[in-house]
Amino acid sequence: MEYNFSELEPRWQKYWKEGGVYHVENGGGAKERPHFYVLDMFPYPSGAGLHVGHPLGYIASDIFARYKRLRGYNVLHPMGYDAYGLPAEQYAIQTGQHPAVTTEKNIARYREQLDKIGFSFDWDREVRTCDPKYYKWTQWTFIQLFKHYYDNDANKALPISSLEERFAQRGSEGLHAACTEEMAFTAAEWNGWDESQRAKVLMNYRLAYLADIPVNWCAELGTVLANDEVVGGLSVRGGYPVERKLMRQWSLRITAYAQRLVDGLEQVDWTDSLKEIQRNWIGRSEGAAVWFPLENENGELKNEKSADAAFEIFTTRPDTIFGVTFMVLCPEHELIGQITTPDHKAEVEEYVSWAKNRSERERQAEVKKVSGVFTGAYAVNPLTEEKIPIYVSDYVLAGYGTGAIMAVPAHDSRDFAFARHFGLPIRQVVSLEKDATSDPATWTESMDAKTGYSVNSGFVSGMKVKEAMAAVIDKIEEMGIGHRTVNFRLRDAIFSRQRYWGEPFPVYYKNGIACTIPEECLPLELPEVSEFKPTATGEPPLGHAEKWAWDTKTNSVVNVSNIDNKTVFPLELSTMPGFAGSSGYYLRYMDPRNDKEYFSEQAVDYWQNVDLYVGGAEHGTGHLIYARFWNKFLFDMGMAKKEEPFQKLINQGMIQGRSNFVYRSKRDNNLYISKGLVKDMDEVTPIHVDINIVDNDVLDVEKFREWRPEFKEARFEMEDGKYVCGWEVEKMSKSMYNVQNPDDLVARYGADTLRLYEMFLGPVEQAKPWDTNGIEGVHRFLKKFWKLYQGENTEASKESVKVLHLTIKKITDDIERFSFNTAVSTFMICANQLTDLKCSSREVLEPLVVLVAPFAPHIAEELWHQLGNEGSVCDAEWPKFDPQMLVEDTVKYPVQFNGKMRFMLELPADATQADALEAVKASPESAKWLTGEPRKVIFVPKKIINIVV
RNA sequence: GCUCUGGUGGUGGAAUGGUAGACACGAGGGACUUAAAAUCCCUUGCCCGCAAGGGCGUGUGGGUUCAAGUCCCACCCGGAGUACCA
Repeated sequence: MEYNFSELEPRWQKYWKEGGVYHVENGGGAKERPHFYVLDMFPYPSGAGLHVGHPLGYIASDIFARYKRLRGYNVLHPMGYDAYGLPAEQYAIQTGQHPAVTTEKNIARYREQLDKIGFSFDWDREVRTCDPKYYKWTQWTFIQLFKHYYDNDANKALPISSLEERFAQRGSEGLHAACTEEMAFTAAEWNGWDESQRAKVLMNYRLAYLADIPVNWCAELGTVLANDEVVGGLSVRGGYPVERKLMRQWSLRITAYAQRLVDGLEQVDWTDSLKEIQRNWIGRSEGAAVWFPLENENGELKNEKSADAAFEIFTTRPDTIFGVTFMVLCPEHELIGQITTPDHKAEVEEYVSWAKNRSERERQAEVKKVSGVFTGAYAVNPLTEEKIPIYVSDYVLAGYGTGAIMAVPAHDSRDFAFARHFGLPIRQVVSLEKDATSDPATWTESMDAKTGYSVNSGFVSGMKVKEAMAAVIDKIEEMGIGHRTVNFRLRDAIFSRQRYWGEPFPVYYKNGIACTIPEECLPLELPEVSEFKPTATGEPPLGHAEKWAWDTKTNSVVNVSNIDNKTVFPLELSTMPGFAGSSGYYLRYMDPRNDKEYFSEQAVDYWQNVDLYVGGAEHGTGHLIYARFWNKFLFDMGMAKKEEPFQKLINQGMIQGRSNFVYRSKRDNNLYISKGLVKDMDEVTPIHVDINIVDNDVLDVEKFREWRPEFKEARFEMEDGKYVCGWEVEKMSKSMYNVQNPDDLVARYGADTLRLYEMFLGPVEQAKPWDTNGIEGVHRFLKKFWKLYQGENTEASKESVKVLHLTIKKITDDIERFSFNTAVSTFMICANQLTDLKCSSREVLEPLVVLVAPFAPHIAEELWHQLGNEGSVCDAEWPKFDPQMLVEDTVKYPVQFNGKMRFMLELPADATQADALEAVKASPESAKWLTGEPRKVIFVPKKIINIVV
């Protein structure tokens, strides 16, 4: 029988589907099996369909899921769709086609493509973020976030109702909670306030809150964007300019969890680089908050710690406080109006308005340009009592720390540039060597490193930098003018989007107060709209919806015409961002059809969290942060059982495109020169050519002539009768004609070949260009593998049993360390050796089928049945490795795969190679397993000997 | 700039500190065939040599070690993340 993949693959796919082979239950079944949860980052179903880069991670996780199952685990391996998103909406604006229709169509296409590759997903658990049954729980979680605040003493989220009780009894006294701004009020004040005033105060503490905040506004997309959706002042999607704008927006107080998000990284099994990406993004820095008193009109100190007498700065270098020669406020700083002296007023106001109107992009592009202005006011260094000028400059950011800094030009490069520009003094206070100083006037750059010793620094002079830091903070704390503190770079996540195609907020506005709709009324379904564009008045698309008001009497959605502000109120017009639906989907997979709860206690108790998560590192500062935050919140609520959602994480590398080029002669427009014949690249024009008409870099010239009209008359200068194309690694994209569609490869070689080849290409984690050149090799292997099984059952030779056991060992090791490319190689070696040995023994071949099953499930299933087995190979047992089988006369020695053995012998220090060989042969140990001469003995002085047998 | 990665044949890539280049592609040669496809066998890091054999080789320069692609230090080059975060 021939290996007929196109016949057998669909047949087994049908068998798996109809037999529910991949259906998973929450529980170990009759005998209690261990559980394992393997998850892929679910895809956004784009109109372009899958290209070969997408399935890479899915194949890797599928191999692992199948492997775990064969090892006796109950494996949860679900798949779904991140179905809300901009492209479907943009398409809707252009064509009027409802995004739900587009999305549905794209999902069907994705599903069809995925099914052809033979994944072991349990499709009964599929989720879609745009499904009301699903987003009900996204909305529900939002309501919980709204109804909780973060208590820094309890170090967890607590119900907002307990905060209300607390305020009624004690006011804000003693409260340590995450908030937008610090507030101080008494119980009496609280009790005297009306509903609207209390609502305002509570909003200051809620984990989902509404506030006027500077946002990234993208006019082109007509929406605000989160920080991770903006790169270099441009939107990630579309690359449109983004400006800073103050808007009333929903935000998630993710900063409350900043410390726990940092700490949690210690517990998870992720790559160092991804952990580092997250640490950088969270940006924890330790330092000190210090109050600098202001000098008043009479030149006297206002030596008290209040907002009009002093201002607070944050520094990570308290040790350099003796080197402060000026202060800088950000242009948004509230103190500016108050302290600026009359003679500087005009200048300062002009600067501030210039700085505020500068677009984010301009600001970022001109980072190196120094700008700023003197306020005429002075602060006082609390340790030296020196008078220090106060400047305003936009190199100080409003959003970080307190928006004010102490400038130490000698030891901070930005302060250095500023001081040089304005001719301000530079004073050295840190030196690499004790007591040695140089003249800062001669420096070309500041000395920023946190090493060396303090100099010119009063009581800390002579101390090491680290000691000086501690000593200065101690002193400041003792003086009551500052304290040790930690700052984070992480900002709260802006949660509103002025879009249509997203989860509606379960929020209505009762006379301006944001209220959530009752939980039992969820989901609040996305309404129909006449248009997907913003309204004429600039409202988000939901402003077009007729039926978009909340009736508190009937608890239902009614027409906006009924709004009376007594019982019927307007609903929120923004929708939630893309990361809302993807932040908790892994929990929903545990119990996806539950309409009473997000997921049942029983389900989460069983699965706990994701054991293995596979996906791209590009989500490092987005989804992976938000999901961890979401999970920690649910953990605080007692719902999630593990604080970290994803125990182990593998980042599959990006698959880049490999473009092919033809070289058109500049002298003759119809002449194309084969790569090897091009002598001077300046004489030809490289032109992208569709990789689908190129095979192993050889152009199909006939197809090329037909490809596009301008190539119809093409003539070729061939080498050895072939036209060889050039190639380059680029992004995979339509415009480069280098997109490889997996369906074509499945049709040509079969799913098993595609699966093996994607793994064979290189380590899963590594970025690599797609290149079909080697696919024949793995296809040949499958044919050879197939052939092995076509003979009659015979008795197994010792040699073939040895090959089997070496293979079991190596494959098991390779899978455990996610080295799937070497695993595929191992199979090839194994098949070659068994072919040479003419092995056709069932004893060897049957376990081998099980080893191959995770990688090439279709062929494995077919051969499993050819060998006369019942049921699916998915339920077989992983073969046991027996080291005894590797040595003929069973001896316990460490045996390595390539036949290398290593052991130690005592030899004299001056022993030679020949002595070593003699010693090996004479050794009673080796006599048991060494038959004849060893092929090679590698000997080095001391006692280690490698023997190749 | 800072942080993290990586640098091995013509190509993709193998190597718990222990034979560098497994495996595969490509290339060259051969067998089978009227021919082609398919299949199989041999060669294939570089240099010298008919050969046996020898020399050189993992970005560069140092170091640790009996032994370094692997560990340490410095530098060069690529990729990613971040970017006035005090």
